[in-house]
Amino acid sequence: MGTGLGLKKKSGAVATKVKPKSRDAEATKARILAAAKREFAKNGLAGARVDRIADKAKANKRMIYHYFGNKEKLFQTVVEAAYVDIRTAEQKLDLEHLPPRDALEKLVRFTWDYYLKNPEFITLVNSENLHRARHLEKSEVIKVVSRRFVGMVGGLLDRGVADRVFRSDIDPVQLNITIAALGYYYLTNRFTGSILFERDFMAPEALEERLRFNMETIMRLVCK
Amino acid sequence: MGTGLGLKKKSGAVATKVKPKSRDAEATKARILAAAKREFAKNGLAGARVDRIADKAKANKRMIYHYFGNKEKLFQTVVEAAYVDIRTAEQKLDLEHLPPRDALEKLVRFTWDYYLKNPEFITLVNSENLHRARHLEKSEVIKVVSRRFVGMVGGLLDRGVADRVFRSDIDPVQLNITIAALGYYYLTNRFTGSILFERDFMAPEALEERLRFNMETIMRLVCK
Amino acid sequence: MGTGLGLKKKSGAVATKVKPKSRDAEATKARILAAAKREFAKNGLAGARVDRIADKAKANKRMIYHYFGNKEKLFQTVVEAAYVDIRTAEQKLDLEHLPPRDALEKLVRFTWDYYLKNPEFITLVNSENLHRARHLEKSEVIKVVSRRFVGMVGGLLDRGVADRVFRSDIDPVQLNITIAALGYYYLTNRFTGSILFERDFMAPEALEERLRFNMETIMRLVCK
Amino acid sequence: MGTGLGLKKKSGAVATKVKPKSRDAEATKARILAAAKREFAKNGLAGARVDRIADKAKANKRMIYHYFGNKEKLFQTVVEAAYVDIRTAEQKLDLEHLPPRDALEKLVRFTWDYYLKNPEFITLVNSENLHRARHLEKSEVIKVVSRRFVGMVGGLLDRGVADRVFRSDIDPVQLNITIAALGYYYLTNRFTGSILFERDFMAPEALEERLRFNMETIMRLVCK
DNA sequence: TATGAATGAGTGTTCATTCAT
DNA sequence: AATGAATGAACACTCATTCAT
Repeated sequence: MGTGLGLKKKSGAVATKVKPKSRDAEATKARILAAAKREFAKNGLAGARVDRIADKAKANKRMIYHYFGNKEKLFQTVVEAAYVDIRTAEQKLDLEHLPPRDALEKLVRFTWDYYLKNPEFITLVNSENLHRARHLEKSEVIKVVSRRFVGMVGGLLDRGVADRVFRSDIDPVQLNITIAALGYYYLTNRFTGSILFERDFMAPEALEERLRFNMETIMRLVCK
Repeated sequence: MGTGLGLKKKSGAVATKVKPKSRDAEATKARILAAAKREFAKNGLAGARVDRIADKAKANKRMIYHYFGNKEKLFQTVVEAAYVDIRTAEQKLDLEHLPPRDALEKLVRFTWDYYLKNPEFITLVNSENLHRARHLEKSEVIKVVSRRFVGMVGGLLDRGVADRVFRSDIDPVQLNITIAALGYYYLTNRFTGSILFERDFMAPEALEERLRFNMETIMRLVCK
Repeated sequence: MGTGLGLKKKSGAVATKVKPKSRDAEATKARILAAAKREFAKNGLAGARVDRIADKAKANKRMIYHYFGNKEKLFQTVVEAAYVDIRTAEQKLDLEHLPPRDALEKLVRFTWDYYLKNPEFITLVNSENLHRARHLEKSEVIKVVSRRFVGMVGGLLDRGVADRVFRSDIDPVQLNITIAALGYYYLTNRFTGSILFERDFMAPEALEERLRFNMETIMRLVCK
Repeated sequence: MGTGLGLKKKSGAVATKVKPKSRDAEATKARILAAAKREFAKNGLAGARVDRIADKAKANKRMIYHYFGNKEKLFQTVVEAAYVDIRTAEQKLDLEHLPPRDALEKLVRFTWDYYLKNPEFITLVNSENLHRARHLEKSEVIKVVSRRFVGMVGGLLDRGVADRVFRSDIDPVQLNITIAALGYYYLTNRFTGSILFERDFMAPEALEERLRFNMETIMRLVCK
């Protein structure tokens, strides 16, 4: 079946040659995947509609079943891809070549920005947890990229400790969780939050303030 | 229609008099509400089934429509009640009579414990945010209890500042969000988290460690 | 779930009282069952359409699923009922009170007539065998009524042997099969037969002639 | 479009020359036909899947449409071929050169064996009758081979009558039907039969016993 | 107050068939 | 001759909701 994650390979080259357009399998798969991501993010697994995905993807509903098996497997592919995407982006931060404090700040800021620019990521993760990670369980790639990520933060912490700028007893996993939590919670609960706290969570100043607050929280936690 | 929130009133008295259990309207409403809470928490709004709620509540499906109008209004009642519940529990903490640091610690611990013992609360909030807080919007009670809550934390911060144990520039709303975020994120994402980080998020030691970590994060943030 | 076979019990009494008509569950079940029998007989399990069954039964499609679970279970109920019906009719022949030869003739004639008047029976049995009797397997009633039937023919043979009119070495099961086969084959294959042998298999004289032929075949086989 | 029946012609010769197997039109047609026979026999016309036929035939689905027009025409070809096959085999029995009794026994045995070794034949015939012989109707070949077959049995009967070993009033068509019926019914209904009569219809001894019983039935019917 | 019966509009999925190469 | 891509109509089945008592 394939994970549907490695879509980019040769279709690009071919496309530049003859432009197969509507009969390009890889392109169709990619369109379906993109549409599915939006639909699942917006409505959850149960609330998503296969018809709407097909419409948005400008594909035939039948193609979804041809390429992805069924709604649930499509969801699984989407979730897996979402995780691979964020982990890939994190790897590109190139934190190794920055001083530890700068690197940590960069990571906090990146995490915040990523959630902000990819709101589907958060809802997809929420959906997957509603389903007790039943789909992610089946993924093998996920463990590979996760280990690399934890290793990256672990290395960063080690360097900070060596440089005597970070505390020595910080668990990289707990730190990862905390960095994610501070941004994730604010953004995923921005709707109820705006009501409960009677302020617009998405106003530019509010966003800036929150990032500042998160940054301070992390720095006070990690730095000596 | 009623909010369904004031269930406790007199139904006890009436029940002891004559009415058989199966004809006790308040009891039926309460059973439906409890069943609905579980069902919505487990499956989300779209994934929840009215039939299952009726079954679990040992009530006739028709009763749901009679008492709550429709599925969505039932969801709204459930979400509203969930918020009222946590805010009510928080008020009982009686933080005013504790030294600021102790009060803050108590609040952090309480928040963590509450999420842990009421996992439906978290999923309900996630669901409500998936629906852009469309249901909570209509609630009036929610604003009242929220204000009281923010006021409580604000007062606590003020006392800490006056005692010179807390920093003076902490926004009570940001602090609230942060306290919630640290526990909420860990628990709502415990399924994907357990896979990504290859450890059991719900193991007793893991829970303890996380609470310790959260406590330290908050204390380092707030205390001088 | 129930077999749906014992439909007649109380609904009759109630019906004579108030005529609940369209809200009589038993009546609805019976209508669905009758419509399903026709549809399955005409088109087989795969070719049958749930929509058509609902239409013919003047029932809502949803009711089919409510009462019978799904298409396959409905088919199972239909097949089971078909067998119970023929076995019940056979019991009413009262062969015990006839001289053996007369009783045997009556059984041959009955079998022929039953197939002729209940053409759905044959196609249902064919369908069930196409599916390797997967549905009948689950039925318990079937074994009971079948044993009674074999016993009846066995008793008849015994009486004939005692009277010295029947051969003594006839296996009642083989005889049953043979009686059935002679009529069944002719009728189930009447369409291809009419083409292959270029005669109208269903013309009254053709039917009479075939019954005569079958009768003679059996009598020559069984009688001394 | 062609009947698809005359496959053997020259394809062998062509294949030995140059053409690779995967480009041998006749071979592809033959593979499709064989696969279709199995699929239709197993699942009936409605239950058969064009995809499965293509898979089994290791052919492209498109080829089925290219060579046979559509699913129904493919079915028609299969059914026609099945009849031609059995009639062809019967002609090879060479009954004319055997004494009438021996010839009749040989025919009974052959019929039984053919059904036993070609179980698809029976299910195909059942399917075709479910569809009221709609497909066979269109075939011309069928009538030719059928006439020859009836003539063969007629001739056999005549010889038996002339030899004074057979009764003189047997209709060859009725005899044909009866010979077929005795084996056909037992085998087509072997699944329900095994349940109803609580014995394994396909056990070697059971098969032998049935053949013996059938033989006796026919002989007692036909012989003086 | 309570309930079993009934319904219409979906909802995921399948299928035979055609298109483009 | 052969193939992978694509499609629309249909299909089994589900669901929230209303009716009748």
